[in-house]
Amino acid sequence: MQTELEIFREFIRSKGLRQTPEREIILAEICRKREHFDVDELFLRLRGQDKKISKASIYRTLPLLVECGLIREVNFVDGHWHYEQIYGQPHHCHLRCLSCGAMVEFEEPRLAAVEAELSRKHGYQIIKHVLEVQGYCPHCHQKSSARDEEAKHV
Amino acid sequence: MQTELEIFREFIRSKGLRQTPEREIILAEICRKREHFDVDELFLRLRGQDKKISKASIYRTLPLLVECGLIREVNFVDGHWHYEQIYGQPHHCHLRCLSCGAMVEFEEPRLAAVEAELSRKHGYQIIKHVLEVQGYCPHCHQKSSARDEEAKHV
DNA sequence: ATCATTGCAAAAGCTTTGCATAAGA
DNA sequence: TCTTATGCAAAGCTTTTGCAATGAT
Repeated sequence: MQTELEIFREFIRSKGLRQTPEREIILAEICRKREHFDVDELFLRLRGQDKKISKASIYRTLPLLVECGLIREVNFVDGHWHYEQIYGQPHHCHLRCLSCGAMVEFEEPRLAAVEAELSRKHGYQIIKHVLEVQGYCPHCHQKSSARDEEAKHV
Repeated sequence: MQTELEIFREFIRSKGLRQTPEREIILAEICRKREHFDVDELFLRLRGQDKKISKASIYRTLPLLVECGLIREVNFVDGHWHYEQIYGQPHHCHLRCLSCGAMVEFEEPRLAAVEAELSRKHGYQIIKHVLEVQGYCPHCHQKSSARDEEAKHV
């Protein structure tokens, strides 16, 4: 299997773009910690390593990484996009805590059937799906139950 | 079944807020055309009827309508949120064309099972899910195929 | 009479963009 | 050498907010 860097270089070349240290440092940082991230976090992580890469470059690079399938937009929460590295990972969905933002990843094979049916029924060429289940994680749920209990006795 | 207006008034009263014409005009317009909308569209629709309601009031009212379950955020596309009226409608998911934005609504009963499993497995209190399948509608798919075909012969 | 709500304009926050400089190819 | 990419700062957009005036209770 090709490495992310190989994929990215091939993509950059194929589009007639240029291989730059900034682009590769951004990709390397995303791959180093295979976690969800947003632009600001990524910027601060790079800056913390004395890699002075501007936010403008990050904003210009992320769409390239999305286009070549190395990362994807996960969701738009708190006024900005969150991304995740996806290359080499099985496709997964998210379970998000509406209170603390904790995310559980899970696979859901039944969605392949859903896609196939939609394609047949509506004539769409299906590209992908995004499923996010939302609720309260055990920790936050407990906290809010405790709060409710307290409210009763006021 | 209660009307949307009744639900809203009850909600407003229960929170100690005030029943204002602006809030009710916004709700009425959303219910009049039971379609997807965004803030700007709604603002222009109201303005077209000589109902001069400020965007600030719209931005302040929508979260109330979400909170009392009359509307919901559908997705964040083109830099802003899209909403839809949901009260009295069966829960549904969306199939969106990545090119023209066309939306097909569909019901997917299998997701109830997915929610139940997640709740059991991870201890989350599940509130809701958002599933969006993305692809190209027959019309846009055809156009892009034609374009590709053309490119071959250049 | 209170105090929440409105409209306006300003501010805030994320993202994009123009431009001069730097640097791949 | 030619052209793309970078960094900075400014601009663009959507959304939020402060404030004086208005209006609901």
